[in-house]
Amino acid sequence: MIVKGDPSALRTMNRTSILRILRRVGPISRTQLAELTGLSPASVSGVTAELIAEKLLVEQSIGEAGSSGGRRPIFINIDYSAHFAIGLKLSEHRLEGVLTDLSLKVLTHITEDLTEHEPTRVAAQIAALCKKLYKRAKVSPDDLIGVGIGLSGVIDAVNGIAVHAPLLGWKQIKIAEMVSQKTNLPSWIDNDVNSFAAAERLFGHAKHANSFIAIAIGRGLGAAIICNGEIHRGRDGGAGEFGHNKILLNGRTCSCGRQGCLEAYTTQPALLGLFLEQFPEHQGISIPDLVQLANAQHQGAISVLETAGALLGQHISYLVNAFNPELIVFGGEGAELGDAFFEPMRQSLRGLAFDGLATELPLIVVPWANDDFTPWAQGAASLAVQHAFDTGVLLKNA
Amino acid sequence: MIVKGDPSALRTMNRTSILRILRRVGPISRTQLAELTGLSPASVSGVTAELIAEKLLVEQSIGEAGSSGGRRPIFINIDYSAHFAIGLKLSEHRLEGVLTDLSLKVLTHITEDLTEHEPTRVAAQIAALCKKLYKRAKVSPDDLIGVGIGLSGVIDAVNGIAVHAPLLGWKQIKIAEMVSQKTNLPSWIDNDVNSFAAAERLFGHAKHANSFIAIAIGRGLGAAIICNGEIHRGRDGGAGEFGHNKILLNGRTCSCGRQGCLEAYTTQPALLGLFLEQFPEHQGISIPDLVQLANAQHQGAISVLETAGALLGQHISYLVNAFNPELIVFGGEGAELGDAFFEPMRQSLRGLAFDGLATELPLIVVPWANDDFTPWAQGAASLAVQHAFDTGVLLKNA
DNA sequence: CTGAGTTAGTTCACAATCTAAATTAACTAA
DNA sequence: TTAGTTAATTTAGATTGTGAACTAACTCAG
Repeated sequence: MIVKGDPSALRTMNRTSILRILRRVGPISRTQLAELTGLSPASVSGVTAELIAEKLLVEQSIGEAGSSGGRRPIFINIDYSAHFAIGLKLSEHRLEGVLTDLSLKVLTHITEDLTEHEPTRVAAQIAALCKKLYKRAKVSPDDLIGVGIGLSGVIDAVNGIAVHAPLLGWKQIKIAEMVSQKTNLPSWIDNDVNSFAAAERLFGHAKHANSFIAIAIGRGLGAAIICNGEIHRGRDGGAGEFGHNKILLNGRTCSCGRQGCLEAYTTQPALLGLFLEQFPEHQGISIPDLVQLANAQHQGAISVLETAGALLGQHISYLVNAFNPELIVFGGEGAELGDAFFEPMRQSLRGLAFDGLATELPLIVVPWANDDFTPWAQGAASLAVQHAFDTGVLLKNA
Repeated sequence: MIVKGDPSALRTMNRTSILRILRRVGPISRTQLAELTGLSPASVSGVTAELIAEKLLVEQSIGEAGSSGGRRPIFINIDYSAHFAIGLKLSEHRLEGVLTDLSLKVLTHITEDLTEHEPTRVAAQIAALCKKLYKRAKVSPDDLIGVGIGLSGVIDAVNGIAVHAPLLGWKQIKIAEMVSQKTNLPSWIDNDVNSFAAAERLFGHAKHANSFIAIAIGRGLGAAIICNGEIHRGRDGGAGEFGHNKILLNGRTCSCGRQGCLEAYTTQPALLGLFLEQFPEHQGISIPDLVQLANAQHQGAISVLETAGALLGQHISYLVNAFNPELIVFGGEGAELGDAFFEPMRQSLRGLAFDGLATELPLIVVPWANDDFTPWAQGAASLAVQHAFDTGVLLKNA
């Protein structure tokens, strides 16, 4: 909610408005932009001239003519390849980095071991990795718009603080600032789910949605709730934690330490555990194995996946009743659970949700390879890209 | 999300910004306003002069001096008593109307029977009631900012359409437009929960909250989800329908026709039904009777209220995990269920919600007399008042 | 009771931005 | 080649916000 305004605030609003439209409906002419934004052609000319000078936009003289009997329009598009972003996924023992252009296309990626967790050391390693990335991609640091960092835990994204990241043993670490200083680039951090949601919002399945839910199923289970184009974080940044809905008073122990959380019944480790309780002879089974068993009609495997899928569907139906989103996107390693899991989930959700709230609701599972951290890093890059599109400003030299 | 802007859009933003601050932090000086809004003193002078001319603000020469050694500030306040709003609660057989000032103080109220449901007749009766209200209150129609109408059902508040109001047998009725024409006043409609939420947001317990949940317990059970100061309506206007979370596949029949909805276990008719199933000898019991029995240690009554309260608490914990609101306000006739119901609800909620999300969460039950429709009508009035404060514009002569 | 010091609020010249209308540009087709 | 059409820019005018100077109103010390 913008509250204050001097005339330049108007410019910012109109810049972002034009960027948003271009991002959504591809290359269009200035005249069309004027119609879609409600601005006058004169203003559109002014704003686009500015953005072209900043290399955020380009003219595309694609002669795919409008032979309508008048001057041909000059198509304007976002210049996705004039600037670049770095995205990093921090996990317990690994540091995955990607360099992308503004369309989030991955140009380079590098994976390193993360051997130390001491914040300044990590920041230093990150800075070094950033340098490697742009050297290898032959990109000038001047053309980098910033660094996005994704990590699990409680994150204060607004202030760039890792409030509580148990896998790294971090509490109240101002990691964004530290990285900014070492890299001389603006930096943003957020948790996995929100990074994933940011990428889906910019160029993914939620590109045209104003309000949607992104659900990440991996080690944990969490949601990002996007309300009017903005992530709703809640009072303590705790919004979206439906994975910790308590479904049984003295149920299975969850990663959070409590008992009976939904997460303890629906994530991959949970599924393996539940299956092994019934079929201890399959000790050492992996998720792909389990899925394969189910596909081979192993009733035990089918039942485990079905039960968990239906349970997840039930709780998503509660989310749907509460939010009535335009769509739901699923991501994370859990995507590899496939239809044996997601079909029961869909059926349960559609059967339980109120009235028509779920009948037309798109439920999209984004493909994800097991143990592939690249999409997470790409999501992290979108934190930086998102900032550029949402503010219309490139913060060169943090 | 404001997307377009000519310079006058700036003015609008700054007007609403000033109005919002004044509504929240009472009478303050122009200088303080400048600090709080971030505007220059010059601009504040300009905007306030405009708003004073429109009688939305007044100077209050309350000499409660700032003897700080300089010129005394002139306090500015919203002129709550220069304009008035009408609020109407439409129920099956009753039409309750109130006339309030901008602080939602009820100056006059009139109740009438509603004998016909044909939309034009209803609109005519509404128009007549409006006239009675402002005549009796000795208010000039020129000083009325509009009419708010609250009714149960699926409402398209943006376009003023009663999409589906089963109690009145309405489908796709453009009631706001009809009332506007007959009364020559701008009109707004919304459902009960959203009207209640609007009132709480403006001057109630949620006055200082940006994101909160309002829950109305009456005949039905519904929530309004306020995200960043705005009601989140969802794709089909179905957001907040957590009362229809399905808790049992073949459970009790709900007013919506489905089975096993939460609403069928937690609203007043449901509680009476559940109690009578166990104690048929109490045929004809009312809610106050039931509460009294519980207070007199009748174990059956206690158990019914406790069970329902705990169940509601469980589902509110799901809402809390998903939204992490700043507070929750409860309203509606259900408020009379008292602590026998709300204490188990609170305990259940606090016990089940994730981590600290509910420990510090204010849970406020707004007092409500059984069968008192005045608060609903007052809430409806807030739909009109809300518009004035949110846009900073009074639409005289619809 | 007077004048220095202080705080509140207004005035005014200037800059940023938008719009409408006129103008230029580029194209089609008779 | 010229009239007609659509796209984009230029220009003049209007609105708004800001900073700096100014006026207003008050306190208090001497």
